[in-house]
Amino acid sequence: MSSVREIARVVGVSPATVSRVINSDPRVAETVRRRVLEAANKARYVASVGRRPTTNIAFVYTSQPSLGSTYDTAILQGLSDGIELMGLDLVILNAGRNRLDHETYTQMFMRRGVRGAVLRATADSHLICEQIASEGFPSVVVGERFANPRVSFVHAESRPASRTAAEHLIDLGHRRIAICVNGIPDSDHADRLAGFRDAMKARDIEFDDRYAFQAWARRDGGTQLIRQIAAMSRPPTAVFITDPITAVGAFNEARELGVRVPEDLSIIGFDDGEMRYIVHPAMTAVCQDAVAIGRAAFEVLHELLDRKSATAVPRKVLRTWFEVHGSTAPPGQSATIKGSRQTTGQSRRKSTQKE
Amino acid sequence: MSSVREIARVVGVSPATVSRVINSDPRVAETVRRRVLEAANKARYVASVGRRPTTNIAFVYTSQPSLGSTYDTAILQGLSDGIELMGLDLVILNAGRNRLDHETYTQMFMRRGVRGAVLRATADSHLICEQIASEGFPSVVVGERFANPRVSFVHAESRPASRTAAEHLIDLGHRRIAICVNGIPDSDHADRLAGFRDAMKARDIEFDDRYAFQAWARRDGGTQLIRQIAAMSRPPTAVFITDPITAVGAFNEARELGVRVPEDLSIIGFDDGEMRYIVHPAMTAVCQDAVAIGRAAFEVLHELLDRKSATAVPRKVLRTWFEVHGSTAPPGQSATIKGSRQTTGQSRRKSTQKE
DNA sequence: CTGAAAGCGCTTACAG
DNA sequence: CTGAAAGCGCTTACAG
Repeated sequence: MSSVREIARVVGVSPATVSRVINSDPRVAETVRRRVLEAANKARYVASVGRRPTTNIAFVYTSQPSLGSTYDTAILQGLSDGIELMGLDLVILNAGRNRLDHETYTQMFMRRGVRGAVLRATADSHLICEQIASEGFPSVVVGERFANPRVSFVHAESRPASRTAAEHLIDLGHRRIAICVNGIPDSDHADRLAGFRDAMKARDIEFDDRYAFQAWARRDGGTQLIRQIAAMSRPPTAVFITDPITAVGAFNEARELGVRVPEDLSIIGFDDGEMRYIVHPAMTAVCQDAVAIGRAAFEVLHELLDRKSATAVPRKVLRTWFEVHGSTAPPGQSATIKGSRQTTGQSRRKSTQKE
Repeated sequence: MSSVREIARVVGVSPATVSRVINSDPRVAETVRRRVLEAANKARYVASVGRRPTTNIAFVYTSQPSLGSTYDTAILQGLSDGIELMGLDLVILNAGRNRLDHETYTQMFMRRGVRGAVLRATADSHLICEQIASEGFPSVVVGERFANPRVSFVHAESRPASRTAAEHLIDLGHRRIAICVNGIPDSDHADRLAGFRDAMKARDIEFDDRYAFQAWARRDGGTQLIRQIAAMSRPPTAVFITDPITAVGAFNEARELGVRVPEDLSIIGFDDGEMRYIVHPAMTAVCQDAVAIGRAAFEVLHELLDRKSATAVPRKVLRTWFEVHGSTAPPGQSATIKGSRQTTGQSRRKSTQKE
């Protein structure tokens, strides 16, 4: 177990200076501070209560917190198992709100007795994640993947399954196919878009840019999407919606407007829990196991904490898969659906699987 | 800020003994241990890193964790705001898994630098909550209410709104009305049942015990419920389902069996987030604001931490309310619904509100 | 089972 | 901005 004294010795300063750095005391020269933090991270320093080291593992929001989302709660579930098994504690932090001015992320973590962090990222927090990784603080990102070789992450590869999903629509006879990705861009959604384009290209279908939509990852994002689609003169006959709650919102609004799913509009959603079973008809979807992502994130972090010096950056790639349920069917005959409020028949396509 | 030394002085033992107690060292006499812990709680002792006190607030599962539920994630959201504002940290703990043998709950918390705890309770963890309260550790319960005057809790009163809900069904003309409560009994569900019975009694409707159901707070709990109802020779024309996810499961299975909602079966659900908008038709429901419960829980805990000695036990009662949406209507004519798979018409009742 | 003493780990005036 | 020194808070052999 490394101590302030040991780090002081390594860096060639006094223990007092190391302590000041860890406690974000501003009266330390920039260069000294950097060297101390680097040494502290290298030695996997953790503060002690008396002679007992602190044991916090943090789940960290690097941008807007989204604690209520199915993805985030599943990640927490996945994390907590391993954390408890190792006798560690799970702390939830908000990097934006908890960091003091002129404080590095490492300082923010060390002040709180945090040993390692699982970073919940979105596209607009790439820099923060890279910053934390470059400081050398033990961390692993979920929700984004990185080209930067210093950043450790867990990623669910959704491009191939998204391609399969789009091909499923093409095979059903659809040609006017829309895609709707998240309003906040991130690499996961970019992958799903890429898989979609792969399919279109492979099957030689020209993609009409008017069929590319963006929506917020909220119910009303789906509402807006369906309203836009319903207002089109040549609406798509199918849409791939790359977020669970947006897809659910789209289901609701389709009903509201009398757009039948799947007869008037086939919908492929994305699911990381069991949202696909909550809507009716059950949702054909690209699926990932978010609990497994959380579990993998802890494994990666644990590996990082175990080794004394940073050698190779551990990463883990999980798979996503495509499930056909009742929300996709061959394109129907209805030429215009705008404003029409026909009887919603029970003529739903059979689900191919249940549970 | 109280220290081991100070507590030692108060109790009349050495600091070493206090330290042993806090670290769950078994070599301390039972009576001494009790006195030390009592004094430590009274003094609101928290461990320090050097001269800095630790700052953890714990969200504690006292029985089965249910991190994924809408209720729990909303509570966490509500808690985290206040916690961050006060510069504290939110830790998630599992009382069952983290406690060592022969350790009191206070010891478990103090070992981890926890200042106060929000206890997530169910009916079968009443004793644990009362135990923690009787130890004098700063705690507030959510999810249950208590007769025990030592226990502090935040409670959403659902009896009156549940009565209103049942009266709504009676006013629509329903007489064969069922209720389905949680498989794990708790005081919230008991209240909803009581409110239901209040209405039946006030309107002089005899309640048929065959219309009293229990189900797990999972989708398939709702599935089982609807199957049982569909198999009855004289099925109810309406059901009040006191849990969000069970209600959603019931919606799904009703579709699956061709039981039309609300024509064949009116459903009143319970909602603590926005589940009622995700199903179709939108769900008439008794509603509570679970985020507000989390916020209130932190306020109560903060009050407990602030005062040096335990005087009156702070409690807070929030309201629930009843919202009419599309899943309730006058009873239909269909005599038997078993196995029938009729066209599901668009004839849904208008929602009275949206958002 | 307990305390006196040693001592670790960290922080903080104080001095420069 | 930094260190030497004082000292707080806690823990842990050691002795009984």
